[in-house]
Amino acid sequence: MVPDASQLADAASPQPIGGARVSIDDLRAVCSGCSMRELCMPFGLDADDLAQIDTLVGSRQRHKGEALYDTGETFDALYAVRVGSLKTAVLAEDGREQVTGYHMIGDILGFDGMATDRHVSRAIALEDTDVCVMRFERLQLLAQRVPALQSNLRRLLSREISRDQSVMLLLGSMRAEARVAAFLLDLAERYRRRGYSSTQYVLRMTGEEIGSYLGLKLETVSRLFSKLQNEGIVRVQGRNVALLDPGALRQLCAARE
Amino acid sequence: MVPDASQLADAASPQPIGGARVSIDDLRAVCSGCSMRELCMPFGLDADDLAQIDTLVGSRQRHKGEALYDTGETFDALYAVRVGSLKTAVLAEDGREQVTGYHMIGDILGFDGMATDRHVSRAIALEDTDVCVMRFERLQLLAQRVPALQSNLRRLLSREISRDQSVMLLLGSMRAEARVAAFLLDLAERYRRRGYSSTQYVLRMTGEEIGSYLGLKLETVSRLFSKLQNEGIVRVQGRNVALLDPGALRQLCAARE
DNA sequence: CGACTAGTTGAGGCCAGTCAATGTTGGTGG
DNA sequence: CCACCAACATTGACTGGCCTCAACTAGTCG
Repeated sequence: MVPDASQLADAASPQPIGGARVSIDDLRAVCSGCSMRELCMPFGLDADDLAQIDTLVGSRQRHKGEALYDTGETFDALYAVRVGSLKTAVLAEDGREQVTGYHMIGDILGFDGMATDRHVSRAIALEDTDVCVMRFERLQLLAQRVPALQSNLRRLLSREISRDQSVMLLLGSMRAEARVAAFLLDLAERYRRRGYSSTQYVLRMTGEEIGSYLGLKLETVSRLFSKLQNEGIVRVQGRNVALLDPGALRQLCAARE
Repeated sequence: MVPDASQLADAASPQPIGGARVSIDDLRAVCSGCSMRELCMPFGLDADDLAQIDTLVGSRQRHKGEALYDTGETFDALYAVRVGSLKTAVLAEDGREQVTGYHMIGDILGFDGMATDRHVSRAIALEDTDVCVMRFERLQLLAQRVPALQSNLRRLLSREISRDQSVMLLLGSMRAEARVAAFLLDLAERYRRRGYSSTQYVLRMTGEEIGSYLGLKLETVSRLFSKLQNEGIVRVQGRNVALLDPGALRQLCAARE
């Protein structure tokens, strides 16, 4: 698990960027050997395409609480989560933040900066986190030669849009309890797709962050967790969540709308 | 207003699609002569690029209340609003709809279908509306040869994402009055950018639709319009809105967050 | 151990939802 | 042109869900 520093001389390795810490992981950010590549680049890339992508993928690490990118910063790369998790958030004028997303292993983020070349949101590591860095300029050049990559990029962008629209549906028309239920089920489904348990996982966001994401106050989130626990639908111990009755959660999502 | 059917034989004209009505406008959907092209395709396209785009742009018309596309339908085109306006909405399981966007002249819509090849939202004409139809397959092929078009497409997708994130901020953290104020200012700004008055415009959505968009009930929207009117900040007569004191609206947006 | 952060729970208030009655507008056909 | 109808908007009274404020607990890290 610990790096062999001599490998840093490897000429094929992409440059570490900015002031980020460097480790052996920088040298292993190769999509062709990555177990998560089906998540990042799901469609139609053959081994040859992947080998080309390898040449442009770097790596970066962030400790808990550190920003991967911040509002207003120049957009120059997309990021894929390799280890850990992050939240994204936008800022109101008064500095308060609205959490807009939770990103786990295999998720790609950074798309928000493509329109204006500056990020309009920020991404903060929720735990110690490694990301693959794909310099956008190089990605763009490569995509011109690899149509499957081009098409994947578009799909990822569009997926982001449909995801945002579901959140709008949640924020605009669901009651607090339904929002919490939908949140728990969404996480379950995303863990399931990644091969983890869909009935037992660890929350990485604080109650306040979950509240911000769901348009609720932290006290409300806490109360609803307690309520769901009393009803035997979930078990919450600290940040460990167990979904005891996913069916009941699904009913809550639909109820009373 | 009624077409000269003989011109339908024009070989250069794109095929009308599906059961849409056909008119002379089908033959005039050429970007190179369109006053709105800076909105649709804002960056770096020269006359030659535009001429190529012309070859793939068709046209479609919808009467008030008709769907341009519906949830679940196959995604095969992007649309640019030439005349009129539309709302987009996603559906909850029970059939109720959450309005996710309001689209006016020069806006491009349809991006939500790119991820899965099926639309996850629907687009409904709010008045009699003409749109340019850009078949996605052909757009994609052309984009491979015209990097500026590729780049514009990405920017438009990304812009959609940042737009959705502002809506999430609005829904997640603003009070009802602030939501209404932000809504009115957003429309003002968008009309301004299109060369229309930013202090006087016509609302095309009903109170219920505005409420759905803002996560409020129609009664609440109505009450707040009345309140703003009593305070001398706006004047609302039917669907005609006049912003008498935009500064006060801006203050309301920021207040109490 | 003390300071700090995060979570839990209660009491009370207020904002927005709900229900209901009435007014207004716009389209249609006699 | 006007009568009619349906859709939309307005306003009031009341309710209730979520927020606010606050006190307390548990866990963490120097």
